[in-house]
Amino acid sequence: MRETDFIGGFAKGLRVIEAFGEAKPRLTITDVSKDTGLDRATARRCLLTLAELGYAAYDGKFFELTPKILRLGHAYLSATPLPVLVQPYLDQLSEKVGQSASASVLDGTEIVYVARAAQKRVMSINLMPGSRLPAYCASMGRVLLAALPEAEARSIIEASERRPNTSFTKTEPDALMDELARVRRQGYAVIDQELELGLRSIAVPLENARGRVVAALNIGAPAAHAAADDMVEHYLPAMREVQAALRPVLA
Amino acid sequence: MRETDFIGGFAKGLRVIEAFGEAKPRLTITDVSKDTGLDRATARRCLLTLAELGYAAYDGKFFELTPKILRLGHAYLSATPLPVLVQPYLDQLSEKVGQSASASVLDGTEIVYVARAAQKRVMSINLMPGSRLPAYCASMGRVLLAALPEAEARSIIEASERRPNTSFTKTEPDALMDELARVRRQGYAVIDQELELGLRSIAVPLENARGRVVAALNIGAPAAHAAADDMVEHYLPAMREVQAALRPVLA
DNA sequence: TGACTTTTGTTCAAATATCGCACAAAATGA
DNA sequence: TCATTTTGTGCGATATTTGAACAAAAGTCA
Repeated sequence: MRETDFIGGFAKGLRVIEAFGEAKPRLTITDVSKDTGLDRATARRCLLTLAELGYAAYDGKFFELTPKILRLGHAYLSATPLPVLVQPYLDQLSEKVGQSASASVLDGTEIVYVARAAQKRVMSINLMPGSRLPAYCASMGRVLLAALPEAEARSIIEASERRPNTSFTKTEPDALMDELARVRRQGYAVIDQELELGLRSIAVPLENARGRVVAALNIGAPAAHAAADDMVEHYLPAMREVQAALRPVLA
Repeated sequence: MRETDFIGGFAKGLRVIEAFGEAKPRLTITDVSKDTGLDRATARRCLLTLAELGYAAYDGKFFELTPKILRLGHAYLSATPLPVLVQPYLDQLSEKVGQSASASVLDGTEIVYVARAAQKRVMSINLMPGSRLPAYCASMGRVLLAALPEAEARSIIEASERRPNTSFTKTEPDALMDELARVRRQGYAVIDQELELGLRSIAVPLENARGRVVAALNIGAPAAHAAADDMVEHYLPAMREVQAALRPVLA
């Protein structure tokens, strides 16, 4: 790609949108300038452009995003076959086992939820399509990392900010790589309260007809409901069925 | 705002992202150029920029969005207090009445779901945060339109593509304005299979402490489950409670 | 309070990058 | 194969970015 095939202003604008996140609903020009590293004048122009287009609101001091910004993510969710295809299977699965079922894909060091069928929520975090979790300590993340070449998986793990969420959280790269090897052998991953106390989950890869892993499927359950060892016998068979049913359907 | 405070390249890029939607997962340069009205060279540069940044994938012929694009909408959902505040109330409400509960806001002629607690799905359409429906024929849309000045509501209705989804769908602007007047009087809206056969729903406005309507709350139920008249007595009391509980909490 | 310092927002003209046309090349399809 | 459509590229005209300078607001301390 040539130098002139890149629109700097567009790229900068996208960085400005991403600056709004996690507990930062209202930002001043200077905030955005600092977060993005853009010049204050440029940040201001990006923000005013967003406001002019209705993607942001401006009260003279603070900018905040408007719901119109959801159009951008919606363009993906409604246009991509994966979420639409897996949703009914998640609904059935979730109904059958009485726990929440989700599907996700990998984006950098994080997993992104692309579809979800929730039963009454047990986690403190609220997950929905578009939500993100660090891959290294989520069951679907382990499954997706295990599907990558070793070197790539290790580089993602090392690039992750490995904060111990609970006393169970594994953070050592070598320990995590061993874990991935196990996941690869078994064909599933079980997470026991590494993300949040009281939450266990199990995940399997979703492959397409050509055998490529395109997403992961999981079931999360309160720790009180099933011991770590029971997760496999309770949930894995039903998940295997979904896995098999989706294989010929996925692109 | 001055002319030079607007970044054309950014605005064009956003139009390109929005070109991907509803059954258009894969677009060529020419497709995008036609959909957006942008010059081919410009569309190409926007697409290559998206690809370079990892928001899109390019196989030499087709572009498609990647899950990274969800970061943009997620910036809103996780940064805005509304979805986070209402979610637990939706969960409780949904649990209590055994039907799906949702919250939405208005964006142009459409309502946008910002939070949802789903019970087993009865609708053919799959709704999730970020999903959109035409305001004129959705219960939450009626409530949100009723909260606007009459002239504004009418102009939105007239700007809507009023396709009869079922034989029940009201499409006449005057009939719809009458309906809005009723909704305003009653303080709630009931939709009887105007969006989809077999689906009834009831919505109430969510006001903040200053009395401004900031969102709408609804419950959807299969038509088999409750007659149109029963919707009110079955669901309205519980919805009123949520409405009252949220009033002091919302900004 | 009032003077001083720091932070924040805005403006401007020079330096730089983008836009869109026109043309060439490549792919598609009859 | 030829006609048609689609894609890639060079270039002048046009629009944007930059960074410093200025103005305004907020914070600080005696």
